[in-house]
Amino acid sequence: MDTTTATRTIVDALTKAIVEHRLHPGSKLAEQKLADHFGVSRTLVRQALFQLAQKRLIRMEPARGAFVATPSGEESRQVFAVRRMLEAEMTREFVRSATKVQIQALQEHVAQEKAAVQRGDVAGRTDLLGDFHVRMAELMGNPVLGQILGELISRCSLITLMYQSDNAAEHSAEDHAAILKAIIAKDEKLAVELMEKHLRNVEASLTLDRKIPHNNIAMALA
Amino acid sequence: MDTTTATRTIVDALTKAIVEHRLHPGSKLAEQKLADHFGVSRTLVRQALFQLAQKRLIRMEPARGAFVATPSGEESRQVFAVRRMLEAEMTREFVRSATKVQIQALQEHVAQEKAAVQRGDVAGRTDLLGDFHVRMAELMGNPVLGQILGELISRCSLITLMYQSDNAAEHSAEDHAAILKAIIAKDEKLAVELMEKHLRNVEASLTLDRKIPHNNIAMALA
DNA sequence: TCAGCAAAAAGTGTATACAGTTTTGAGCTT
DNA sequence: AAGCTCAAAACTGTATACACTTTTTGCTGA
Repeated sequence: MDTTTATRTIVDALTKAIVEHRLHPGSKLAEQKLADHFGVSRTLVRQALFQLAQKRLIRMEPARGAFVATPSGEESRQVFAVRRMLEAEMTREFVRSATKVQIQALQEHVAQEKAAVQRGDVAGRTDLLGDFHVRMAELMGNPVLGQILGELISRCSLITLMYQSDNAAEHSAEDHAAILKAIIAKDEKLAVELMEKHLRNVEASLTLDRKIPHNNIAMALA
Repeated sequence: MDTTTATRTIVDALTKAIVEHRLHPGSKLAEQKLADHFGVSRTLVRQALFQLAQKRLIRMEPARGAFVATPSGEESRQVFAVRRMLEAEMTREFVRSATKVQIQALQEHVAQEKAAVQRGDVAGRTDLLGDFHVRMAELMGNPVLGQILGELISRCSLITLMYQSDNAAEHSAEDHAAILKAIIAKDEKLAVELMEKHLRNVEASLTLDRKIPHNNIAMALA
């Protein structure tokens, strides 16, 4: 396993653990413990932690170590604002340029979402709901966009976890279906509107003003 | 100097050197040489290099080391596409929400640009032209947006350096002035249009299809 | 019982050591 | 003179060592 891959494995595992909330906001990430867990030295763990810090999934405090990030309500609103900017325009472009094959790929994705919702598969559902947006970015053949959006969506997973009040997940799947319908109809204006509204809905379903307590216990990497 | 600061110093110095093209695309960045130059061990240099790799200003090849990035024409177009998406919406928001003070700050910035252009200050001008966009993001009180845009603009500096044919810099300063005028007039539609056109102009002034040779010599950190 | 404090334990930050890989370059062959 | 070979040098990737800081723990005195 080459160098880039070894570190990447750790980054991916930790990202997954955070996004799937097996690691809770505020949890300490001790370097030696992670090193033991992954069977490598602290060196590689540190590299991974620095990368996660740059992606804002963790924060590092000088001489105190790394902790799963606890984005503030303010920051959360900013992340959503950027998503709206990016995804509104992305949707516009998509309606203009999408081929049959690309639309079909999205259709399949939405079908998967529906299936996951109906069979009550919470973990799979959460994954898929975020992936809808990343998928769309990828289908546009713009990896630069895809990566930026992917990172924003990871942050949103963390945010959602911290601030969710009611579970608006089925609602999201419906929103996606509606957006797709507008895309198929080549109704640019409507599709953009629906996407913006969808993102506002998701944000509105959060209680970003509440102070959130968090439990620091977490050794959920097994 | 605490840990975060030491590494950050190196990141900033290298970023500056790349953006100001004292380090050319493709140049090798040898860890020991950088370590000697900054008077630290390879450990800190490595941390810095990983961060720069994540910002796409350098690329790291397994067992071969770090090189100043050489973004392809394709990638360059993608970066510009994302900037257009983000900045179009940003401009729209800005027109809606900007206060007198914020507009004044932009006015001062544009005045500085003009001054730099008129006195032929190439380095200062290049800086300021990029900063116009970052400044606008910052004025909106959205650091999340500011950081993402800042990174995209750094990449654009590198891209511009690689692919510029004619020097369209004065033109950019004029574009900025026109955008500002539309903002002052609260003409949302026009401001957005001008911003998009501006970014398309910058992209169009590049010859993204040409293969670019690059000289590998560079020890311009003094 | 509890606050305060000091010693120990644990943890982070940086440098260095070392194994493995790539690059360089001198000498040999044609 | 140009090209090939292989050993030396240089460099990267990972682990480890060590200084310094934070946290924990256990003891003391009120």
